[in-house]
Amino acid sequence: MARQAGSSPGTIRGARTGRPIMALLDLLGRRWCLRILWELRGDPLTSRALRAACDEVSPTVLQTRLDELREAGFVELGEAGYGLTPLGRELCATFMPLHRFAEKWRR
Amino acid sequence: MARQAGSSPGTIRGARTGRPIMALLDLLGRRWCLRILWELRGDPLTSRALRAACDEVSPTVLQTRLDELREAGFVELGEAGYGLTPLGRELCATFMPLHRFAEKWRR
DNA sequence: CTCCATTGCTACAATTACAGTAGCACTACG
DNA sequence: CGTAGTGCTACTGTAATTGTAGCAATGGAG
Repeated sequence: MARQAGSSPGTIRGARTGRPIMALLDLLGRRWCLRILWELRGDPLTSRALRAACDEVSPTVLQTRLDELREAGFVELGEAGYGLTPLGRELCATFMPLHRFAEKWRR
Repeated sequence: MARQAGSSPGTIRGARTGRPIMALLDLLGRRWCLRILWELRGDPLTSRALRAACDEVSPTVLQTRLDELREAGFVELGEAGYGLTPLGRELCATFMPLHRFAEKWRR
């Protein structure tokens, strides 16, 4: 395991404005991105386990998101598989209140 | 101003799992959704002002997202334009720490 | 009333992202 | 060697997003 990190896949839309929050909202607003971060909140997962956790996402998008998240410094690939970096863990902690909110929401 | 609310635009992907957090992550993970909520964090905006704030999004997607967010109960259309419901305001408060995080991140 | 500006919203064609399947290259192990 | 597991990519069809133009309704001058 543990290959090299991928190179820039796509341009972040809000990046040109110079406001980091816009770039972050754009990155997090891509499909399966939040879900991937959510599933990685615990122990590291292999790419296939991660794919299974994400309801069998297409590996195409999974790899794209993982490349983006790795480039952003939120995710890293270690011996045990994909896991959150300290920065990514800090970001993920931001979304934890979302769990309680979702239960309250219920739609 | 103040028309009727739109009817169900699209199916929430994670909804079938029965776990609200998945449905929420799916909804929030749609393009421009987080940004729209972010721009509405203050006073209500007209649809055109909101579009301008969102870097001139296509009105097609803007309307689609607004319909979804209204159906989810996060956004409402009043006399002053689009604004957050109490529930939406609570959700938006969850993302506020993201601002500080983004500044720290900076990529 | 007529003209004009603004609102929320929609139609349509072009483009892009995503979904789904299959499979490759590499590594480890028996 | 054969098998199984990993990360990752190619390919084609489908769905979503983009960008432009414009509509119907409302309200305020003139």
